[in-house]
This record gives sequence, C-alpha cells and structure tokens, in this order.
Amino acid sequence: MTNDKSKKIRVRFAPSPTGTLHFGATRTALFNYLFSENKKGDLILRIEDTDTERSEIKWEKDIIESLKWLGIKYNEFYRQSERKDIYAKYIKKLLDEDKAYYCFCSKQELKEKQNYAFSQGKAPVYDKKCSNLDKKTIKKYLDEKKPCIIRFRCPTKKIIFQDIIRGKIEFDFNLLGDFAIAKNINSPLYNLAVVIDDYDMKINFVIRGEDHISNTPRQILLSQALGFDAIKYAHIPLILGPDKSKLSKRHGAESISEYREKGYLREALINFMAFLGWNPGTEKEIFSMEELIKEFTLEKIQKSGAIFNINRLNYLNGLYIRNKDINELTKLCIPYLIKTELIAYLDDEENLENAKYKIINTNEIIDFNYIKQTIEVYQERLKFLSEIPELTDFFFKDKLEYDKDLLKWKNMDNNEVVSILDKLENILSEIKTENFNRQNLEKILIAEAEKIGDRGKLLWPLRVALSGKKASASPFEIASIIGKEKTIDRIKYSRGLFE
RNA sequence: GUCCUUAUCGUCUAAUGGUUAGGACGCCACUCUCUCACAGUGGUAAUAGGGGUUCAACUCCCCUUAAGGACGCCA
Repeated sequence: MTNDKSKKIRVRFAPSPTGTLHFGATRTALFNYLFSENKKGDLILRIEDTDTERSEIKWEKDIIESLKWLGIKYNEFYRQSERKDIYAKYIKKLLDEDKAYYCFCSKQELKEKQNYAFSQGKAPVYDKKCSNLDKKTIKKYLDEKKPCIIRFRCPTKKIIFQDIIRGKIEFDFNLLGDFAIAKNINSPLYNLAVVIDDYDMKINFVIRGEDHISNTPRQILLSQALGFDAIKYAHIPLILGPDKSKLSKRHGAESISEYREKGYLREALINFMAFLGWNPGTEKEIFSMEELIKEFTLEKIQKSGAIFNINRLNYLNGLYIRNKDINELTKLCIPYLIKTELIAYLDDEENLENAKYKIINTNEIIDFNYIKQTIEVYQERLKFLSEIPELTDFFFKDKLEYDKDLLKWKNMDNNEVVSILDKLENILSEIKTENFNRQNLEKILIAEAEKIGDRGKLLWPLRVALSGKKASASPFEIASIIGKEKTIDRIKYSRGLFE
C-alpha cells in the first residue's frame, strides 16, 4: 500500500491519427492531464498508428497542434509505428508459450460464421478451428504465405475488475473468444499494442472513454498472460450529441482546430469541457486550468453521458472574452481583421502592439491603439472572435452602405430626419477637436437629446449615420474613435441620402 | 440479437437516508436603455414507472421501461 502510494502516477492519452482531434477525445486528454498534474505525475502522448491504412501524419500534426494550443502538455511522446520490435518480442513469446496461435481461416469464412451467429442471437465468437493445428501444418501454411492472423488463446475464466468510476464490472470469457492480437509478428493489433505499451511506459492509471469498457477484459487477460502488473481503470462517460448518441461529425461536431478558427478561447473550451461529466461539487463554475488541476478528482466524474450543449459553450466564451485583458483580446482579434481584408500589416513587425497597420479601404495608416479602441467597445458584445470583422467593419471603411430609412427613429419622416442631421452637424462642429472625446460627447448630446424629449430622435439617426447598422456600439463611443472630421463627414453623407 | 453501462428541470449538474430538491445555461418578464449587448431582479422547469427495505428513500435492493456503448485481420 505504501509502496503503491509512493509510485509516480503515469497516465497516457492515446489517440489514433485517423482524423482531426475531436471534442470527445480532447476531453479524455484533458481529464488525463488534470489528473496527472493534480497528482504531480506524468502524461504520455502515444500516437496509436498501427493501422497504417488510415493513419496520416497530417492528423498527428493536428492532434499535437490542438493540444498545444489548449495548453494540455505532456511529458513523453511515442509512436506505436516506431515500436514494432518491442511488440514482435512479445508476440513471439506468446506464440512460444502457446498462449497465442496462428489462424488461417479466410475473412470470408469468418464473416459468414459471424452473420450466422448474429442470426441465431449469439455473440460472434471465434470457434477455435485453428487452435490446435500441428506444427508441420503451421509451418507449411506459413511457407506458402497463406493469409493468417495471430489469435490469443483466451483463458476460461471470469474477468472482474474494479473501475474507479463505475465500480465492479464483470465479463464472461465465453463472450470474448480467441480474439485477434496481431496480423503477423510485425503488426500488432490494438489490444496487444496497448497492453505492451502501457506496461513498457509504466502506465498505472488508464483514463479513457466508456466505449473501451468492452476492451478492458481482453487487455487484462493479455496483460496477465504476459505477467504484467495490474493497471487501474477509469472509464469516463461519453459526450453525446443532441440525439443522445455518441458525439460525432454527424452532429456537426467540429474539431478543436475548427473551434479555434471560429474564435473560441481556449479558456472557455477547457472550462466547458471539464464540466462535461465532471464537477467540483461546489457552486463555482468558472475555473481556470490551474484551478481545475487543483480540484480535479476521478471520484467526482459522472457516470452517465453528457450532451454537448453549444449554448453553454457560447455563454462561457462570451464571459471569457469580457474578462480578457483588452490588449490580449486585441491581439487575438487582429488576425480576423486581416483575414477579412479590412486591414493589413504595413511592415513585417513581429510585435503586434508595435506594428503599424493599413486600412485597406482607405489606405490610412493606423496603429495598435486604434484597433484596440474598436475592439474595446465590442468586448462585451462579442461571442466569438470571428464576429469581430462584421461587427466593427465601419471603423475600417470610408463609405457606409445602408438604406436611408434606417436613419428614421420610430415614426420620423424625411423632413424630421434631415433637420436632426443638420442639427447634429451644427452641434458637433462646434465641439473643439481636443474636446471630442466620449465623456464630452455624451454630456453634450444627451443634454440636447433631453431637450427634444425622446432621446432616440437624436441618438438613433446619429448612431446609424456613424455605423450604418441597426445594432452597434453607442454613437459617443464611435464618434470619439473615428474623430471629429469623419463623424461630420458621415453625418453629411447621410444627409445627402435625402437629396 | 448477446454482453456491458446509464437514468434529478429542455441541457450541464448539486443534494451519498431527514432540504420548501440547490446552482448554471437556455427561455420568459421586468429594470437599465438610442439600438445590440452587458449588468441587475424575478419567473419557468426535474427525481422514468412499479415493487420492496426503513419511522423516513432522489439516495439502498429488485423488476420493468428507455437510452447509450461494445460485439473487426479499426483504434
């Protein structure tokens, strides 16, 4: 017991590079990370690329990039494809000890038997046809290069294991059958590779999705046959789509890289993910990675699957955007403004805060501070970073396009709008450039609006003239950012629409 | 079909034998207000069904029902 406690916790995240890193897998990675950090242990990233047909390096890259972006760090990295010698050694051992055997049944034959078993309402368990071939026959077949596979001689015993989350789980060996463990000496299959790696990498806790529960008895049997130490298992619930089936592309589930592109903050994603199937048992719901690490325990993981609720993610994202340091937020938004060709870098400045930018539409040169001001007035309205260009485009354009009727507040007619616009031009022209700031504008304009009675009569046309939108930041904010000259130009332009 | 797993508001969940069943998202209303947001206040809404055990059951046991997962020479 004391011995057990002193042992360093080692866990692993073992994705196969057959697609982009998705939400469910990422949550598994996160739980492994939180657990290992909490216990001051190690997290191993193991790329399970034994399926050479489907594995691709670009997916591996996506996985590594996404984890890095999220801040899920690991201590060691392995690729199963680079460990074939190790597996070969154990496959030979199993064969030599007669714990595994060659099977020469054709795929076709097996498929037919499987279908038959299904039709009889039975589990399609391999019938051990090749389990006792004599050595001569095996050698002959191998020499002939007859297609084959290596099967594990499944012991006839009941498998019981303790799952940290679910408690005791029992399986009947009869349902397991002599499952396949390798295509040949050099090509192990999933179950075998996992068992060998977990042993070799000194993994002592396996935290993985519930969909692996049924693999667990096979892996335990294999590990016992090889004389390895027992591992503790924690099978976490699946993340479900709105229809309650396992979350997948079918539900429009996007990869982490796509969430990133859309403008989700890593903090929001992590916080959201952690609370899908786990909670600290208190009413606090906003957690940083550090706080999660501190609080995380496997015991508080939920048993039932959790439906992915995009509303909540969006709420959290807005919350984290609002709480973000404005300089940091601006830096995060700039790439979106550049991508949508509102602005461009003027030179190759590495530091975004010192860089100069060009407004593409007007050729004006602006600095970081100008952009920062535009972001600042939208900080509390932003749900995703990718929204920033459409929200703030009027700060980076000369001519605004909108219907002149949009300038009308409630039941205003043309004459009324025109007279208000004239009035606005007069009032604003009289404000000195150095006094053209938010507080002053608000003071003066509110006072004028009060005189009219219905504030909207003055403020709505002004806001539309400045933004061209039916919803935007306040006119005081916009005017102070674009300055006196442009403010008056835009009022004149809107006035011109009525001639 | 067989095996495994699960079951509290629409959703994420709290309450591990005694609570008016709590919080958050969403939704609705109100306040604020030039719009959109933000913020604030209030409201809506749940123990799947049936049996036990117990003075007492969301909580423990059994059955039913429903849902999900696994059943590959994928991982």
